[in-house]
Amino acid sequence: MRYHREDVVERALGVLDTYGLADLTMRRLGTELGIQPSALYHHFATKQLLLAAVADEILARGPHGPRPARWDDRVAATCEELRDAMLAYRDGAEVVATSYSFGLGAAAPYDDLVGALAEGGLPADLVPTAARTLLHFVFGHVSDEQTHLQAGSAGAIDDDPLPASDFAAGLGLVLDGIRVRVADRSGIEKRGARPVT
Amino acid sequence: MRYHREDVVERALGVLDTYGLADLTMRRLGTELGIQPSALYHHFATKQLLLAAVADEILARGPHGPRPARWDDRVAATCEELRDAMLAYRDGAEVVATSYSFGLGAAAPYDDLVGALAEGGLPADLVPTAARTLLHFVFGHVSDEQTHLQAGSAGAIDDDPLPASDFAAGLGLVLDGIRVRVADRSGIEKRGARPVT
DNA sequence: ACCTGAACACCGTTCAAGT
DNA sequence: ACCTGAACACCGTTCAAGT
Repeated sequence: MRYHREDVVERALGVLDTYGLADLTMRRLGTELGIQPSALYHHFATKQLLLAAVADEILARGPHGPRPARWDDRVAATCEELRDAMLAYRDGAEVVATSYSFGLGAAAPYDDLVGALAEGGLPADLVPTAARTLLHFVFGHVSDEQTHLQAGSAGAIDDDPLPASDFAAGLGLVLDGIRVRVADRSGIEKRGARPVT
Repeated sequence: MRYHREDVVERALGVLDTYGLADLTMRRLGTELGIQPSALYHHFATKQLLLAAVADEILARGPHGPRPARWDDRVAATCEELRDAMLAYRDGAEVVATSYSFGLGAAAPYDDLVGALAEGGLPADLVPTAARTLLHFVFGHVSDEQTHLQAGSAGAIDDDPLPASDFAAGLGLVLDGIRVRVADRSGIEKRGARPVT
């Protein structure tokens, strides 16, 4: 059999979801496809680039609802869709976060956030900082969730419904910190806030 | 030569800082100490536990200034000291963040944050969420910083003074989100804030 | 208590060669 | 364009045995 780039990514996604990131090796993937591991290097120059393609595919397959009108609803929607996309695959958060940290992925969510924050009226010099802070929160939170999820799934019985996922609560925290800095007519006033340092 | 646990950690810290996390292997560390890699398993049951001990040591060697009186200054101080501790060793953020994600490290900063936030009057159900959100921010931010730092250090000339480290700005964002939820007499009032979702 | 020596079961990547 | 076969230079971990 002869494969294309997308076949390899598809199968990699299957191995990831079934066996986890630790077992997603070039050799294992080669075996799964019935080809030599060296053949994979025809499609991807390095494993890191293969994983970046897998991360992109995870994001592409995630939900993409309509963009809400309010800037802060749009920020929340982007973060929630990013979370849902990563939760759909085992170790999805780690794959996407790693790809992002190498500057190879998650450009779309970042750009979405930057756009929404700028439109919201956040001071321009804070926009990239706020966007990255949101991404750090989402990656960190969902990685934790996924780690504890699989740790829990070993112990059979407790299908614990998650500590009522405090994702929304944490996101609300960061979002309110951003709202404090936005001069809008809809609500929060900045009064006694004093900068750290 | 015969070594103790702490000698191994000390040398591991040296290898980490000089060659980076990717080169901190059990075999490499054994060679560096002049012993067989298998001898390391007398001191640590797994590599993961060795790295947890390294993470603990990185945190223990970090700065520990006096605890400020105000709860929010204490939160900021904990985050800044955590950052400084991790920046002091190459790949320090990744080592500490990984150890934390396995539930093996960073308990002290977490407890500090929980203490300060509770004293500040943050609603009890938000305290763990806020503490974890702060840690996610710090780990994510400093990991980014360190990655781009070593990426930059390859290109010799530009000792770029960092994009004026927006750590304080990001921390201020999250902290203000927390302040919004604290009923204190010193400043911010919650008015139009509406929860996400 | 701390270490050796040898083995087991793996890795990512390169490269000449095949179709 | 896509793949084979073989090699290179590694991994973490186990275990019987030594001092």
